[in-house]
Amino acid sequence: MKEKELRRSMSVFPIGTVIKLTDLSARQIRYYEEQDLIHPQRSEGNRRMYSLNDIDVLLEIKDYLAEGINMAGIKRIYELQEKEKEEKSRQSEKTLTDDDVRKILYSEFLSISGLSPKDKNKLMNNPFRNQH
DNA sequence: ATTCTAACA
DNA sequence: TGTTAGGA
Repeated sequence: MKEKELRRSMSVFPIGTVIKLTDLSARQIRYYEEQDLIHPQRSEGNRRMYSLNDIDVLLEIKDYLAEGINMAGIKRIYELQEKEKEEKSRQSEKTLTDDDVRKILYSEFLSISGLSPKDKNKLMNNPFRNQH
């Protein structure tokens, strides 16, 4: 399910297409970029190229606007989301760290027991059985 | 034909 | 936010 995110983040739409898809004006779309709500890439000719993710955000902004939320409020919403992502990123790192610790303990266990990885199934009480 | 930046009768 | 000028 990683391929999907990659496609959604590919910048392939010129602003004209985004205008038709979102019904927002070019002025508005560029302004929201200025507010760091979207980050379209630039083509060779300095033209903005938008991704599906950018379009999703623009549509969300359009909804917030319809609900009477101003730019300051919308910016806060996305600032909070970024802070939440940062925390999840840290948790992800800690999970990977725990996994690394397990691998280290495993290799140390093999080293101390004097066995090669191929001999692991010969052990009756190997705490690392079925984990690799 | 489209999009870009900058500026404002 | 709209609109327009002048360039790419």
